[in-house]
Amino acid sequence: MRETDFVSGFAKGLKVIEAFGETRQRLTIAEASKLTGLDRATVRRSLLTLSELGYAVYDGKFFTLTPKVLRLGHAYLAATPLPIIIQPHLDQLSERASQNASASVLDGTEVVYIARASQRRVMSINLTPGSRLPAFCASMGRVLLAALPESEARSVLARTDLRANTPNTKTDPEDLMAEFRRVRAQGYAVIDQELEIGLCSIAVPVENDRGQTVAAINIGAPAAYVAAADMVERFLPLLKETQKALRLVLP
Amino acid sequence: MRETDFVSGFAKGLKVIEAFGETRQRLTIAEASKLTGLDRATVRRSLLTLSELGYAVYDGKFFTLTPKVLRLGHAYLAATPLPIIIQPHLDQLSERASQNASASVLDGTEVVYIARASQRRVMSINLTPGSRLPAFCASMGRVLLAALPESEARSVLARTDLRANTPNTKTDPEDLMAEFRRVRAQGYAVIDQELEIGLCSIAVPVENDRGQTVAAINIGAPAAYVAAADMVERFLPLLKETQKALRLVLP
DNA sequence: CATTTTTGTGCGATATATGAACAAATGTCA
DNA sequence: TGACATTTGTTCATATATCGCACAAAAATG
Repeated sequence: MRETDFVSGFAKGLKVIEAFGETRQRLTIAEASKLTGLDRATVRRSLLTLSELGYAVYDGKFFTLTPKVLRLGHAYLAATPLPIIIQPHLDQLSERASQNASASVLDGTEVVYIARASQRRVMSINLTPGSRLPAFCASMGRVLLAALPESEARSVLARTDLRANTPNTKTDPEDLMAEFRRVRAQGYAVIDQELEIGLCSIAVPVENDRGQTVAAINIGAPAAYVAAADMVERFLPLLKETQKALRLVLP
Repeated sequence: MRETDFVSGFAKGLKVIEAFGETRQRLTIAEASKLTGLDRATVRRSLLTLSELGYAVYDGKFFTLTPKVLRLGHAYLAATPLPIIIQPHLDQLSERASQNASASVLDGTEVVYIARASQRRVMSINLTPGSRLPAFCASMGRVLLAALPESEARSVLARTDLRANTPNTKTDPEDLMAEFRRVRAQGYAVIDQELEIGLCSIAVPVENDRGQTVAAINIGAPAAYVAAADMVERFLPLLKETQKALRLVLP
Protein backbone atom coordinates (compact mmCIF):
# COMPACT_ATOMS: atom_id res chain seq x y z
CA MET A 1 0.00 0.00 0.00
CA ARG A 2 1.23 3.44 -0.88
CA GLU A 3 1.49 6.00 1.82
CA THR A 4 -1.12 8.22 0.22
CA ASP A 5 -3.65 5.40 0.51
CA PHE A 6 -3.67 5.82 4.26
CA VAL A 7 -6.04 8.28 5.90
CA SER A 8 -4.25 9.19 9.09
CA GLY A 9 -7.15 11.31 10.36
CA PHE A 10 -9.32 8.20 10.32
CA ALA A 11 -6.72 6.05 12.03
CA LYS A 12 -6.27 8.66 14.75
CA GLY A 13 -10.00 8.93 15.30
CA LEU A 14 -10.33 5.17 15.78
CA LYS A 15 -7.53 5.29 18.30
CA VAL A 16 -9.45 7.96 20.19
CA ILE A 17 -12.58 5.79 20.32
CA GLU A 18 -10.56 2.89 21.68
CA ALA A 19 -9.10 5.15 24.35
CA PHE A 20 -12.53 5.21 26.00
CA GLY A 21 -12.45 1.46 26.45
CA GLU A 22 -9.18 1.52 28.34
CA THR A 23 -10.42 3.77 31.08
CA ARG A 24 -13.91 4.51 32.18
CA GLN A 25 -16.69 6.70 31.12
CA ARG A 26 -15.63 10.28 30.51
CA LEU A 27 -12.48 11.71 28.97
CA THR A 28 -11.21 15.26 28.72
CA ILE A 29 -9.21 16.36 25.72
CA ALA A 30 -5.96 16.21 27.66
CA GLU A 31 -6.71 12.71 29.03
CA ALA A 32 -7.53 11.36 25.59
CA SER A 33 -4.38 12.96 24.28
CA LYS A 34 -2.27 11.22 26.91
CA LEU A 35 -3.95 7.85 26.37
CA THR A 36 -3.54 7.93 22.62
CA GLY A 37 -0.23 9.74 22.44
CA LEU A 38 -1.74 12.05 19.84
CA ASP A 39 -1.49 15.80 19.80
CA ARG A 40 -4.16 17.60 21.82
CA ALA A 41 -5.30 19.62 18.86
CA THR A 42 -5.74 16.43 16.85
CA VAL A 43 -7.60 14.63 19.60
CA ARG A 44 -9.81 17.64 20.07
CA ARG A 45 -10.78 17.68 16.39
CA SER A 46 -11.50 13.94 16.48
CA LEU A 47 -13.66 14.26 19.58
CA LEU A 48 -15.57 17.22 18.17
CA THR A 49 -16.13 15.21 15.00
CA LEU A 50 -17.50 12.32 17.07
CA SER A 51 -19.82 14.74 18.87
CA GLU A 52 -20.98 16.31 15.64
CA LEU A 53 -21.84 12.84 14.31
CA GLY A 54 -23.64 11.79 17.50
CA TYR A 55 -21.11 9.16 18.55
CA ALA A 56 -20.17 11.25 21.58
CA VAL A 57 -21.48 14.14 23.64
CA TYR A 58 -19.48 17.05 25.01
CA ASP A 59 -20.45 19.08 28.04
CA GLY A 60 -17.67 21.61 27.59
CA LYS A 61 -15.36 19.57 29.78
CA PHE A 62 -15.91 15.85 29.31
CA PHE A 63 -16.57 13.77 26.25
CA THR A 64 -18.75 10.67 26.68
CA LEU A 65 -19.48 7.99 24.09
CA THR A 66 -23.12 7.46 23.14
CA PRO A 67 -24.84 4.16 22.33
CA LYS A 68 -24.42 5.05 18.67
CA VAL A 69 -20.85 3.72 18.73
CA LEU A 70 -22.30 0.26 19.30
CA ARG A 71 -23.30 0.44 15.66
CA LEU A 72 -19.65 0.30 14.67
CA GLY A 73 -18.93 -2.90 16.55
CA HIS A 74 -22.26 -4.34 15.67
CA ALA A 75 -21.46 -3.85 12.01
CA TYR A 76 -19.15 -6.84 12.36
CA LEU A 77 -21.71 -9.10 14.01
CA ALA A 78 -24.37 -8.07 11.52
CA ALA A 79 -22.05 -8.34 8.53
CA THR A 80 -20.58 -11.70 9.43
CA PRO A 81 -22.75 -14.72 8.85
CA LEU A 82 -20.73 -16.72 11.36
CA PRO A 83 -22.50 -15.56 14.56
CA ILE A 84 -25.86 -15.84 12.84
CA ILE A 85 -25.24 -19.38 11.69
CA ILE A 86 -23.73 -20.48 14.97
CA GLN A 87 -26.31 -18.95 17.32
CA PRO A 88 -29.14 -21.49 16.90
CA HIS A 89 -26.70 -24.39 17.26
CA LEU A 90 -25.33 -22.74 20.36
CA ASP A 91 -28.83 -22.34 21.78
CA GLN A 92 -29.54 -26.00 21.26
CA LEU A 93 -26.20 -27.02 22.71
CA SER A 94 -26.71 -24.87 25.77
CA GLU A 95 -30.20 -26.27 26.25
CA ARG A 96 -29.09 -29.89 26.00
CA ALA A 97 -26.12 -29.40 28.28
CA SER A 98 -28.02 -27.20 30.72
CA GLN A 99 -24.91 -25.05 30.80
CA ASN A 100 -23.64 -21.88 29.17
CA ALA A 101 -22.32 -22.24 25.66
CA SER A 102 -20.25 -19.69 23.77
CA ALA A 103 -18.55 -19.17 20.43
CA SER A 104 -15.47 -17.09 19.80
CA VAL A 105 -12.78 -16.22 17.29
CA LEU A 106 -9.15 -15.25 17.77
CA ASP A 107 -8.05 -11.63 17.51
CA GLY A 108 -4.38 -11.25 18.21
CA THR A 109 -3.68 -12.66 21.65
CA GLU A 110 -7.31 -12.61 22.73
CA VAL A 111 -10.45 -14.59 22.09
CA VAL A 112 -13.44 -12.45 21.17
CA TYR A 113 -16.92 -13.73 21.96
CA ILE A 114 -19.17 -13.63 18.92
CA ALA A 115 -22.19 -15.48 20.30
CA ARG A 116 -23.39 -16.86 23.58
CA ALA A 117 -26.28 -18.85 25.01
CA SER A 118 -26.67 -18.73 28.78
CA GLN A 119 -28.49 -21.02 31.11
CA ARG A 120 -27.02 -19.93 34.36
CA ARG A 121 -24.67 -17.34 35.68
CA VAL A 122 -21.41 -18.85 36.75
CA MET A 123 -18.62 -16.45 35.89
CA SER A 124 -17.94 -13.31 37.83
CA ILE A 125 -17.28 -11.46 34.60
CA ASN A 126 -20.22 -10.94 32.34
CA LEU A 127 -19.49 -12.07 28.82
CA THR A 128 -21.31 -10.69 25.83
CA PRO A 129 -20.50 -10.64 22.13
CA GLY A 130 -17.44 -8.43 21.89
CA SER A 131 -16.04 -9.45 25.25
CA ARG A 132 -12.39 -10.47 25.26
CA LEU A 133 -10.32 -12.90 27.28
CA PRO A 134 -6.64 -13.82 27.06
CA ALA A 135 -6.47 -16.76 24.65
CA PHE A 136 -3.73 -18.72 26.41
CA CYS A 137 -5.82 -19.54 29.48
CA ALA A 138 -9.30 -19.93 27.95
CA SER A 139 -10.56 -23.24 26.58
CA MET A 140 -11.56 -21.71 23.24
CA GLY A 141 -8.28 -19.84 23.11
CA ARG A 142 -6.35 -23.12 23.52
CA VAL A 143 -8.30 -24.66 20.67
CA LEU A 144 -7.79 -21.65 18.41
CA LEU A 145 -4.10 -21.37 19.20
CA ALA A 146 -3.68 -25.11 18.66
CA ALA A 147 -5.07 -24.62 15.17
CA LEU A 148 -2.32 -22.17 14.25
CA PRO A 149 1.06 -23.20 12.86
CA GLU A 150 3.42 -23.73 15.80
CA SER A 151 5.52 -20.71 14.91
CA GLU A 152 2.48 -18.46 14.91
CA ALA A 153 1.19 -19.85 18.20
CA ARG A 154 4.63 -19.23 19.68
CA SER A 155 4.59 -15.69 18.36
CA VAL A 156 1.18 -15.08 19.96
CA LEU A 157 2.49 -16.36 23.29
CA ALA A 158 5.50 -14.10 22.97
CA ARG A 159 3.19 -11.11 22.58
CA THR A 160 0.92 -12.23 25.43
CA ASP A 161 1.08 -11.00 28.99
CA LEU A 162 1.22 -14.49 30.54
CA ARG A 163 -0.09 -13.61 33.95
CA ALA A 164 -1.73 -16.21 36.15
CA ASN A 165 -5.40 -15.54 36.84
CA THR A 166 -5.61 -18.35 39.38
CA PRO A 167 -3.09 -20.70 41.01
CA ASN A 168 -4.07 -23.19 38.28
CA THR A 169 -3.13 -20.98 35.33
CA LYS A 170 -0.41 -22.46 33.12
CA THR A 171 2.01 -19.68 32.21
CA ASP A 172 5.13 -21.42 30.96
CA PRO A 173 5.34 -21.04 27.16
CA GLU A 174 6.81 -24.51 26.69
CA ASP A 175 4.09 -26.11 28.83
CA LEU A 176 1.54 -24.21 26.77
CA MET A 177 3.04 -25.29 23.46
CA ALA A 178 2.93 -28.90 24.67
CA GLU A 179 -0.66 -28.36 25.71
CA PHE A 180 -1.49 -27.04 22.22
CA ARG A 181 -0.05 -30.21 20.69
CA ARG A 182 -2.14 -32.31 23.06
CA VAL A 183 -5.24 -30.26 22.21
CA ARG A 184 -4.57 -30.62 18.48
CA ALA A 185 -4.20 -34.39 18.84
CA GLN A 186 -7.28 -34.99 20.95
CA GLY A 187 -9.47 -32.37 19.26
CA TYR A 188 -10.61 -30.54 22.36
CA ALA A 189 -9.31 -28.44 25.26
CA VAL A 190 -10.32 -28.60 28.89
CA ILE A 191 -9.64 -25.76 31.30
CA ASP A 192 -9.77 -26.49 35.02
CA GLN A 193 -10.14 -23.19 36.84
CA GLU A 194 -7.25 -21.53 35.04
CA LEU A 195 -9.25 -18.45 34.21
CA GLU A 196 -11.40 -18.19 37.27
CA ILE A 197 -11.63 -20.26 40.42
CA GLY A 198 -14.72 -22.43 40.33
CA LEU A 199 -15.04 -22.48 36.55
CA CYS A 200 -14.28 -25.38 34.24
CA SER A 201 -14.79 -25.39 30.50
CA ILE A 202 -14.32 -27.57 27.47
CA ALA A 203 -13.97 -26.37 23.89
CA VAL A 204 -13.77 -27.79 20.39
CA PRO A 205 -12.87 -26.09 17.12
CA VAL A 206 -15.54 -25.12 14.59
CA GLU A 207 -14.34 -26.17 11.18
CA ASN A 208 -15.71 -25.50 7.73
CA ASP A 209 -16.04 -28.20 5.10
CA ARG A 210 -12.43 -27.68 4.06
CA GLY A 211 -11.29 -28.44 7.59
CA GLN A 212 -10.21 -24.88 8.35
CA THR A 213 -10.79 -23.75 11.92
CA VAL A 214 -12.96 -20.65 11.74
CA ALA A 215 -14.07 -20.38 15.38
CA ALA A 216 -14.37 -22.33 18.61
CA ILE A 217 -17.32 -23.28 20.78
CA ASN A 218 -17.30 -24.20 24.43
CA ILE A 219 -19.36 -25.21 27.42
CA GLY A 220 -18.59 -23.76 30.81
CA ALA A 221 -19.71 -25.29 34.07
CA PRO A 222 -19.19 -24.60 37.78
CA ALA A 223 -16.39 -26.80 39.12
CA ALA A 224 -18.59 -27.53 42.13
CA TYR A 225 -21.17 -28.99 39.83
CA VAL A 226 -19.05 -30.80 37.24
CA ALA A 227 -15.52 -31.92 38.05
CA ALA A 228 -12.99 -31.16 35.33
CA ALA A 229 -12.44 -34.89 34.95
CA ASP A 230 -16.11 -35.35 34.06
CA MET A 231 -16.28 -32.53 31.54
CA VAL A 232 -15.14 -34.72 28.67
CA GLU A 233 -17.56 -37.52 29.36
CA ARG A 234 -20.52 -35.24 29.92
CA PHE A 235 -20.05 -32.57 27.29
CA LEU A 236 -17.66 -33.72 24.57
CA PRO A 237 -20.29 -35.82 22.75
CA LEU A 238 -22.65 -32.81 22.63
CA LEU A 239 -19.88 -30.51 21.46
CA LYS A 240 -18.82 -33.00 18.79
CA GLU A 241 -22.38 -33.19 17.53
CA THR A 242 -22.62 -29.41 17.25
CA GLN A 243 -19.23 -29.31 15.61
CA LYS A 244 -20.34 -31.84 13.04
CA ALA A 245 -23.57 -29.98 12.30
CA LEU A 246 -21.66 -26.73 11.83
CA ARG A 247 -19.13 -28.30 9.48
CA LEU A 248 -21.98 -29.01 7.10
CA VAL A 249 -23.43 -25.52 7.07
CA LEU A 250 -20.29 -23.38 7.10
CA PRO A 251 -18.88 -22.16 3.79
CA MET B 1 -17.93 24.39 16.32
CA ARG B 2 -15.77 25.79 13.58
CA GLU B 3 -15.59 24.04 10.28
CA THR B 4 -11.89 23.28 10.71
CA ASP B 5 -12.69 21.37 13.92
CA PHE B 6 -14.29 18.64 11.86
CA VAL B 7 -12.16 15.79 10.52
CA SER B 8 -14.08 14.75 7.44
CA GLY B 9 -11.75 11.86 6.72
CA PHE B 10 -12.70 10.39 10.09
CA ALA B 11 -16.40 10.94 9.52
CA LYS B 12 -16.22 9.28 6.13
CA GLY B 13 -14.34 6.31 7.54
CA LEU B 14 -16.99 5.76 10.20
CA LYS B 15 -19.64 5.89 7.51
CA VAL B 16 -17.76 3.18 5.65
CA ILE B 17 -17.69 0.93 8.73
CA GLU B 18 -21.43 1.35 9.16
CA ALA B 19 -21.96 0.42 5.53
CA PHE B 20 -20.98 -3.15 6.42
CA GLY B 21 -23.86 -3.37 8.90
CA GLU B 22 -26.45 -2.51 6.29
CA THR B 23 -25.64 -5.36 4.00
CA ARG B 24 -23.75 -8.53 4.73
CA GLN B 25 -20.28 -9.72 5.05
CA ARG B 26 -18.11 -8.57 2.19
CA LEU B 27 -18.02 -5.30 0.30
CA THR B 28 -16.15 -4.25 -2.81
CA ILE B 29 -14.91 -0.70 -3.15
CA ALA B 30 -17.67 0.15 -5.58
CA GLU B 31 -20.37 -1.33 -3.33
CA ALA B 32 -19.13 0.59 -0.32
CA SER B 33 -19.00 3.69 -2.47
CA LYS B 34 -22.64 3.28 -3.47
CA LEU B 35 -23.80 2.51 0.07
CA THR B 36 -22.06 5.52 1.55
CA GLY B 37 -22.47 7.91 -1.35
CA LEU B 38 -18.78 8.70 -1.10
CA ASP B 39 -16.35 8.83 -4.01
CA ARG B 40 -14.76 5.50 -4.91
CA ALA B 41 -11.28 6.88 -4.43
CA THR B 42 -12.15 8.11 -0.94
CA VAL B 43 -13.81 4.86 0.10
CA ARG B 44 -10.82 2.95 -1.16
CA ARG B 45 -8.50 4.98 1.03
CA SER B 46 -10.72 4.43 4.07
CA LEU B 47 -10.91 0.69 3.46
CA LEU B 48 -7.17 0.38 2.93
CA THR B 49 -6.68 2.30 6.17
CA LEU B 50 -8.98 -0.13 7.98
CA SER B 51 -7.01 -3.05 6.55
CA GLU B 52 -3.70 -1.52 7.53
CA LEU B 53 -4.98 -1.14 11.10
CA GLY B 54 -6.37 -4.68 11.24
CA TYR B 55 -10.02 -3.68 11.40
CA ALA B 56 -10.58 -5.24 7.98
CA VAL B 57 -8.97 -7.64 5.55
CA TYR B 58 -8.70 -7.28 1.78
CA ASP B 59 -8.34 -10.18 -0.63
CA GLY B 60 -7.86 -7.95 -3.64
CA LYS B 61 -11.57 -7.88 -4.35
CA PHE B 62 -13.60 -7.90 -1.16
CA PHE B 63 -13.12 -6.15 2.14
CA THR B 64 -14.31 -7.95 5.29
CA LEU B 65 -14.46 -6.57 8.81
CA THR B 66 -12.44 -8.38 11.47
CA PRO B 67 -13.42 -8.97 15.09
CA LYS B 68 -11.21 -6.05 15.98
CA VAL B 69 -14.01 -3.62 15.13
CA LEU B 70 -15.93 -5.03 18.09
CA ARG B 71 -13.46 -3.07 20.20
CA LEU B 72 -14.98 0.14 18.95
CA GLY B 73 -18.49 -0.71 20.03
CA HIS B 74 -17.28 -2.35 23.16
CA ALA B 75 -15.56 0.86 24.13
CA TYR B 76 -19.00 2.20 24.96
CA LEU B 77 -20.03 -0.76 27.11
CA ALA B 78 -16.68 -0.75 28.88
CA ALA B 79 -16.62 3.02 29.32
CA THR B 80 -20.17 3.34 30.58
CA PRO B 81 -20.80 2.23 34.14
CA LEU B 82 -24.51 1.82 33.40
CA PRO B 83 -24.37 -1.72 31.93
CA ILE B 84 -21.95 -2.82 34.61
CA ILE B 85 -24.16 -1.54 37.41
CA ILE B 86 -27.35 -2.87 35.90
CA GLN B 87 -26.14 -6.37 34.96
CA PRO B 88 -26.21 -8.03 38.40
CA HIS B 89 -29.66 -6.60 39.09
CA LEU B 90 -30.80 -7.88 35.74
CA ASP B 91 -29.43 -11.34 36.51
CA GLN B 92 -31.32 -11.43 39.78
CA LEU B 93 -34.48 -10.16 38.14
CA SER B 94 -34.27 -12.74 35.38
CA GLU B 95 -33.66 -15.50 37.91
CA ARG B 96 -36.62 -14.54 40.09
CA ALA B 97 -38.97 -14.13 37.16
CA SER B 98 -37.67 -17.22 35.33
CA GLN B 99 -37.83 -15.13 32.19
CA ASN B 100 -35.49 -13.07 30.05
CA ALA B 101 -34.67 -9.62 31.35
CA SER B 102 -33.03 -6.81 29.38
CA ALA B 103 -31.88 -3.23 29.75
CA SER B 104 -31.73 -0.64 27.01
CA VAL B 105 -31.28 3.03 26.25
CA LEU B 106 -32.72 5.21 23.51
CA ASP B 107 -30.66 6.15 20.47
CA GLY B 108 -32.68 8.19 18.03
CA THR B 109 -35.74 6.20 17.03
CA GLU B 110 -34.36 2.92 18.30
CA VAL B 111 -33.76 1.19 21.60
CA VAL B 112 -30.28 -0.23 21.99
CA TYR B 113 -29.74 -3.21 24.27
CA ILE B 114 -26.97 -2.57 26.78
CA ALA B 115 -27.36 -5.66 28.97
CA ARG B 116 -29.34 -8.87 28.98
CA ALA B 117 -29.94 -11.90 31.19
CA SER B 118 -31.56 -14.88 29.52
CA GLN B 119 -33.39 -17.83 30.97
CA ARG B 120 -35.02 -19.16 27.87
CA ARG B 121 -35.11 -18.47 24.20
CA VAL B 122 -38.36 -16.95 23.15
CA MET B 123 -37.72 -14.39 20.44
CA SER B 124 -36.87 -15.37 16.93
CA ILE B 125 -34.32 -12.56 16.77
CA ASN B 126 -31.29 -12.99 18.94
CA LEU B 127 -30.70 -9.93 21.07
CA THR B 128 -27.29 -9.04 22.42
CA PRO B 129 -25.82 -5.80 23.74
CA GLY B 130 -25.76 -3.52 20.74
CA SER B 131 -28.89 -4.97 19.17
CA ARG B 132 -31.49 -2.45 18.07
CA LEU B 133 -35.26 -2.46 17.84
CA PRO B 134 -37.68 0.26 16.77
CA ALA B 135 -38.62 2.12 19.95
CA PHE B 136 -42.28 2.74 19.17
CA CYS B 137 -43.31 -0.92 19.33
CA ALA B 138 -41.00 -2.21 22.08
CA SER B 139 -41.92 -2.10 25.74
CA MET B 140 -38.68 -0.40 26.75
CA GLY B 141 -39.03 1.97 23.84
CA ARG B 142 -42.48 3.01 25.03
CA VAL B 143 -41.12 3.71 28.49
CA LEU B 144 -38.16 5.69 27.15
CA LEU B 145 -40.28 7.69 24.72
CA ALA B 146 -42.83 8.38 27.47
CA ALA B 147 -40.00 9.92 29.51
CA LEU B 148 -39.28 12.49 26.80
CA PRO B 149 -41.05 15.85 26.53
CA GLU B 150 -44.14 15.35 24.33
CA SER B 151 -42.70 17.46 21.53
CA GLU B 152 -39.57 15.34 21.41
CA ALA B 153 -41.49 12.08 21.48
CA ARG B 154 -43.59 13.41 18.64
CA SER B 155 -40.48 14.32 16.72
CA VAL B 156 -39.07 10.80 17.20
CA LEU B 157 -42.30 9.31 15.87
CA ALA B 158 -42.16 11.64 12.89
CA ARG B 159 -38.71 10.32 12.06
CA THR B 160 -39.71 6.68 12.63
CA ASP B 161 -40.75 4.24 9.96
CA LEU B 162 -44.00 3.22 11.67
CA ARG B 163 -44.41 -0.15 10.05
CA ALA B 164 -46.47 -2.85 11.70
CA ASN B 165 -44.44 -5.90 12.69
CA THR B 166 -47.55 -7.88 13.60
CA PRO B 167 -51.30 -7.29 13.27
CA ASN B 168 -51.15 -6.02 16.87
CA THR B 169 -48.63 -3.25 16.23
CA LYS B 170 -49.94 0.24 17.02
CA THR B 171 -48.83 2.58 14.25
CA ASP B 172 -51.03 5.66 14.55
CA PRO B 173 -48.96 8.54 16.00
CA GLU B 174 -51.89 9.88 18.00
CA ASP B 175 -52.65 6.45 19.47
CA LEU B 176 -48.99 6.17 20.36
CA MET B 177 -48.83 9.60 21.99
CA ALA B 178 -51.90 8.65 24.06
CA GLU B 179 -50.16 5.39 24.96
CA PHE B 180 -47.06 7.33 26.07
CA ARG B 181 -49.23 9.44 28.40
CA ARG B 182 -50.77 6.29 29.83
CA VAL B 183 -47.34 4.74 30.30
CA ARG B 184 -46.07 7.89 32.01
CA ALA B 185 -49.06 7.91 34.36
CA GLN B 186 -48.92 4.23 35.33
CA GLY B 187 -45.13 3.93 35.33
CA TYR B 188 -44.83 0.91 33.09
CA ALA B 189 -45.52 -0.28 29.54
CA VAL B 190 -46.93 -3.60 28.40
CA ILE B 191 -46.53 -4.88 24.84
CA ASP B 192 -48.84 -7.63 23.65
CA GLN B 193 -47.27 -9.22 20.58
CA GLU B 194 -46.71 -5.89 18.81
CA LEU B 195 -43.11 -6.70 17.98
CA GLU B 196 -43.36 -10.40 17.38
CA ILE B 197 -46.26 -12.83 17.49
CA GLY B 198 -46.10 -14.91 20.64
CA LEU B 199 -44.08 -12.41 22.65
CA CYS B 200 -45.32 -10.21 25.48
CA SER B 201 -43.20 -7.86 27.53
CA ILE B 202 -43.41 -5.37 30.34
CA ALA B 203 -40.97 -2.53 31.00
CA VAL B 204 -40.31 0.13 33.61
CA PRO B 205 -37.95 3.11 33.50
CA VAL B 206 -34.62 3.07 35.34
CA GLU B 207 -34.28 6.38 37.14
CA ASN B 208 -31.37 7.90 38.97
CA ASP B 209 -31.72 9.56 42.36
CA ARG B 210 -32.72 12.82 40.70
CA GLY B 211 -35.62 11.10 38.99
CA GLN B 212 -34.10 11.28 35.50
CA THR B 213 -34.81 8.30 33.27
CA VAL B 214 -31.45 6.90 32.20
CA ALA B 215 -32.50 3.52 30.80
CA ALA B 216 -35.31 0.97 30.82
CA ILE B 217 -35.53 -2.63 31.93
CA ASN B 218 -38.01 -5.25 30.85
CA ILE B 219 -39.14 -8.82 31.16
CA GLY B 220 -40.27 -10.74 28.11
CA ALA B 221 -42.38 -13.86 28.20
CA PRO B 222 -44.03 -16.17 25.67
CA ALA B 223 -47.67 -15.19 25.21
CA ALA B 224 -48.55 -18.87 25.38
CA TYR B 225 -47.05 -19.00 28.84
CA VAL B 226 -48.11 -15.68 30.34
CA ALA B 227 -51.13 -13.79 29.02
CA ALA B 228 -50.55 -10.07 28.49
CA ALA B 229 -53.21 -9.40 31.11
CA ASP B 230 -51.19 -11.32 33.69
CA MET B 231 -47.88 -9.64 32.94
CA VAL B 232 -48.54 -6.77 35.33
CA GLU B 233 -49.57 -8.95 38.23
CA ARG B 234 -46.72 -11.41 37.78
CA PHE B 235 -43.80 -9.21 36.88
CA LEU B 236 -44.49 -5.58 37.82
CA PRO B 237 -43.66 -6.09 41.52
CA LEU B 238 -40.30 -7.64 40.59
CA LEU B 239 -39.55 -4.88 38.09
CA LYS B 240 -40.47 -2.22 40.64
CA GLU B 241 -38.13 -3.77 43.16
CA THR B 242 -35.25 -3.76 40.70
CA GLN B 243 -36.13 -0.21 39.71
CA LYS B 244 -36.02 0.87 43.34
CA ALA B 245 -32.67 -0.84 43.95
CA LEU B 246 -31.18 0.80 40.87
CA ARG B 247 -32.40 4.26 41.87
CA LEU B 248 -30.24 4.01 44.96
CA VAL B 249 -27.05 3.01 43.18
CA LEU B 250 -27.19 5.16 40.05
CA PRO B 251 -25.41 8.51 40.05
C1' DC C 1 -2.25 34.62 44.37
C1' DA C 2 1.32 32.29 42.08
C1' DT C 3 1.89 28.03 39.69
C1' DT C 4 0.56 24.32 37.02
C1' DT C 5 -2.47 22.32 33.94
C1' DT C 6 -5.75 22.47 30.44
C1' DT C 7 -8.06 24.36 26.54
C1' DG C 8 -8.70 27.10 22.28
C1' DT C 9 -6.77 29.19 18.07
C1' DG C 10 -3.75 31.00 14.16
C1' DC C 11 -0.53 29.58 10.85
C1' DG C 12 2.75 27.42 7.64
C1' DA C 13 3.99 22.86 6.04
C1' DT C 14 2.09 18.80 4.76
C1' DA C 15 -1.39 15.43 3.72
C1' DT C 16 -5.90 14.42 1.79
C1' DA C 17 -10.13 14.70 -1.27
C1' DT C 18 -11.74 15.23 -5.62
C1' DG C 19 -13.18 14.08 -10.22
C1' DA C 20 -11.39 13.06 -14.47
C1' DA C 21 -8.81 9.69 -17.05
C1' DC C 22 -7.54 5.05 -18.17
C1' DA C 23 -6.86 0.11 -18.25
C1' DA C 24 -8.63 -4.13 -16.84
C1' DA C 25 -12.34 -6.91 -15.73
C1' DT C 26 -16.97 -8.07 -16.22
C1' DG C 27 -21.39 -8.26 -18.32
C1' DT C 28 -24.58 -8.10 -22.45
C1' DC C 29 -26.54 -9.20 -26.68
C1' DA C 30 -26.58 -10.40 -31.59
C1' DT D 1 -18.19 -16.52 -30.17
C1' DG D 2 -16.95 -11.78 -30.55
C1' DA D 3 -17.92 -6.93 -30.47
C1' DC D 4 -19.67 -3.46 -27.55
C1' DA D 5 -21.12 -1.42 -23.28
C1' DT D 6 -20.58 -1.16 -18.21
C1' DT D 7 -18.50 -1.52 -14.20
C1' DT D 8 -14.48 -1.55 -11.40
C1' DG D 9 -10.00 -0.51 -9.41
C1' DT D 10 -6.38 2.52 -9.77
C1' DT D 11 -3.58 6.69 -10.70
C1' DC D 12 -2.79 11.56 -11.10
C1' DA D 13 -2.74 16.72 -10.67
C1' DT D 14 -4.26 20.14 -7.92
C1' DA D 15 -7.44 22.63 -4.96
C1' DT D 16 -8.49 22.13 -0.37
C1' DA D 17 -8.33 20.55 4.35
C1' DT D 18 -5.70 18.76 8.18
C1' DC D 19 -1.59 18.47 11.32
C1' DG D 20 1.14 19.81 14.91
C1' DC D 21 3.50 23.52 16.78
C1' DA D 22 3.57 27.75 19.38
C1' DC D 23 1.21 30.98 21.99
C1' DA D 24 -2.63 33.04 24.59
C1' DA D 25 -6.43 32.49 27.47
C1' DA D 26 -8.79 30.11 30.90
C1' DA D 27 -9.26 26.80 34.67
C1' DA D 28 -7.69 24.18 38.20
C1' DT D 29 -4.53 23.50 42.00
C1' DG D 30 -2.15 24.25 46.19
